[in-house]
Amino acid sequence: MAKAVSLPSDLVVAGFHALSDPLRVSVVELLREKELCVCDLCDALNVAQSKLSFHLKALKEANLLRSRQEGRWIYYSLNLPQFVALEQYLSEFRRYSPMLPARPCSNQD
Amino acid sequence: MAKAVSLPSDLVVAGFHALSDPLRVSVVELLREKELCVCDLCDALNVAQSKLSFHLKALKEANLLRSRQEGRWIYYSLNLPQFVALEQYLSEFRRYSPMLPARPCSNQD
DNA sequence: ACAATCAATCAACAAAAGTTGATGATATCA
DNA sequence: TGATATCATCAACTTTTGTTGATTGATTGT
Repeated sequence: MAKAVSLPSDLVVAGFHALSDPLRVSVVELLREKELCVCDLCDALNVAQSKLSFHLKALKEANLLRSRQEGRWIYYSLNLPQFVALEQYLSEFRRYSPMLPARPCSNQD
Repeated sequence: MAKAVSLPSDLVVAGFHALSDPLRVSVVELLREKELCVCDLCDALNVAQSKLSFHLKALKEANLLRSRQEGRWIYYSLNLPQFVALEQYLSEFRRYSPMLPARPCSNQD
């Protein structure tokens, strides 16, 4: 039989790391609405371009962001399948673990 | 109208941070099966007790672990609701973002 | 009370991550 | 071609995180 516990890939760990910084989380929150170029993000977050570049790299290496070039702008957007991958990794804890999480029971009086 | 984007709580960011280290991930993988005391974890992971204590603290402060004392042992176990909280934070990216993740289409020829 | 076990904490150190300002690369426009 | 704008990269530095070995506190058994 197959092993029950799926070890997380490096990408999953890198994804959690990428989401462990408030500024990077702010970036993905902004990108939820629409894709943005680096200078848009700089303005919105009021941080230096070099600093942002550093954090965008972390997010991109974790496969959470995509980028495309248009003229001299580089637009960043969410790579949703990787968010789903992280979500699914977490969901397995619910599936196989003995304890169930507290659930709001709509049948309760 | 309510704001569409829910900013993650500090606990969520702390949770991602806690899961951003391979050793800490190994700990939660082990605890999926059953609760374990520190010395069990030390043996299983072959790391110094002091080192493990450091990482257990990070996981516990992120509310991902619970602990209870029994005699001179301290048993750690998963706090599943917090895993669910992280999962739900990630799931909102799917809900509100314009792009949908690639899905296997069963209607396709 | 004493010795032994388990685990948290501490201080000193090592390693990794983040910041800053400058430079370099590429694309656009005049 | 030359000037400008956007963004990545780099080196030097600061801050945070992780490691190690020792100590401390608490619990158990003798």
